[in-house]
Amino acid sequence: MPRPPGHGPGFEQRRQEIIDEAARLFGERGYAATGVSDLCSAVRLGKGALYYYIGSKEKLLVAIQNRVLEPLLLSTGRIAGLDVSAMVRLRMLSENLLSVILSHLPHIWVYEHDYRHLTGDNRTQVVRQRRQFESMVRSLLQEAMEAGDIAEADPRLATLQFLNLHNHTYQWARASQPWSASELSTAYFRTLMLGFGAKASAVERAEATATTLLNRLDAATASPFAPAVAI
Amino acid sequence: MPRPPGHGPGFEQRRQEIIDEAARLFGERGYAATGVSDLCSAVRLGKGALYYYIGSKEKLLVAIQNRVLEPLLLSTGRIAGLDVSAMVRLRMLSENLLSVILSHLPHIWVYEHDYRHLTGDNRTQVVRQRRQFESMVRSLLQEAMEAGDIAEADPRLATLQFLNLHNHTYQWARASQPWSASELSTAYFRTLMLGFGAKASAVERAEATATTLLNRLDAATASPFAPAVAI
DNA sequence: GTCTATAAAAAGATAGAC
DNA sequence: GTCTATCTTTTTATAGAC
Repeated sequence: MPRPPGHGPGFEQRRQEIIDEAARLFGERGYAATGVSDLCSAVRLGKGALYYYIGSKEKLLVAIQNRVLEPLLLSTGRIAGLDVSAMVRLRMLSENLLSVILSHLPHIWVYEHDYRHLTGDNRTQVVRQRRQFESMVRSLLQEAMEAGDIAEADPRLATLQFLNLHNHTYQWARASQPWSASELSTAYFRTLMLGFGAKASAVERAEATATTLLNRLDAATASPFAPAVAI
Repeated sequence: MPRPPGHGPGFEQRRQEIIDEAARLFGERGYAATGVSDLCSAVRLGKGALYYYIGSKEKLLVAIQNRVLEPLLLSTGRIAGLDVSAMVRLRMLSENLLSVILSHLPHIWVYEHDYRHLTGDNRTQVVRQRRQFESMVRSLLQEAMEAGDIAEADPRLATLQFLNLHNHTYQWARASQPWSASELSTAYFRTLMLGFGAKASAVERAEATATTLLNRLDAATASPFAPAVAI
């Protein structure tokens, strides 16, 4: 997201710091209930200086959403395109999604609660990205059904269950938490696949393959997940 | 919730109408972003008249939460105390919860998003009620584990999965919807129980028993669910 | 880049007439 | 019970000095 010229070299970095601090505040008290003055105190800047960085309060909201949605769509798209079974890709997608959620809890909180405060194009675009993500999940579930790995059923309802289980995690997850993204993904994936009629042996095979692939990719520098995990 | 004396006979009814309209508005735009003036136009009252009914904006928020939480806790407690297997009670609890969610979407939206705007005692009490509900779910899951109906596992994580799956439904459910509470419950319950290692035959038996019991109770006038379903 | 001062609108809530 | 007018505070945002 390049900025118009006329800004110093430290501009973009300072701006990102402000966006993250805003996510923290908005996540805690809510977007509408958090004043620009609150943000000023938090980042130790006067109003003039703050507006120099953010433009407006709504642009800040857009920036918070994009900081999470763009990398998530990128990494999810890469996973969906891998040449492995749908089950394995679903397990990888699950862990990647949980990684993003757990590593950016405040942003996700804002994303889940305050996207309705976006107006016009800003809102349209976020809704479109949301749909894009959901349709990747649905396609994979449909593939798994066609492959016979899970039972044939309404793919829409299966998708909603997948999303419910993952996307509600932000409500109770904490920075200091007993479960890692990988552990949660193991549990969620197992519940969903067995619940959808997969054989226990198939679930375990997918789990093993996915874990191997994820470790291999984590080790590589240019990991497809790097943009998502280390935004 | 009896009111201090000095109010006319229509007071309580009008107040409830205002609370429901407030739930609709708060659910749509958010508690903090909805002005008392917005509510005035919606219910066609001046500020003076409105405050005569609501006392304050926060009392309104408390009323919205209680309108859903109190009947939910009541009906859930009754189900938890029934003399049938834990699996059957879980299936009944699931449908009852989904009934409340689907029949009071605006209230649930407010409950999920804005309970953080409650202060002091108001907040403490809502958090306590939330915990109370969760602990009933956890107890039933533990019972099902001890009965050998589902596999032994961390009951906390099982509870969180149960809650994720049900409680995120408000995010996409609409008044005009393809799935009823009963249909959603059938799907969710099946996914969770199979996912937790239950036998397909046991799930189907619990499903049949629970459905029979729910129908029988629906037919009765003094249904344990009446307070929750028809708040 | 950052500040202070200030504008202009809107917030929650109350007073007092009717 | 309901209204209008008003109080007080806070809101987002800008202007202009430094």
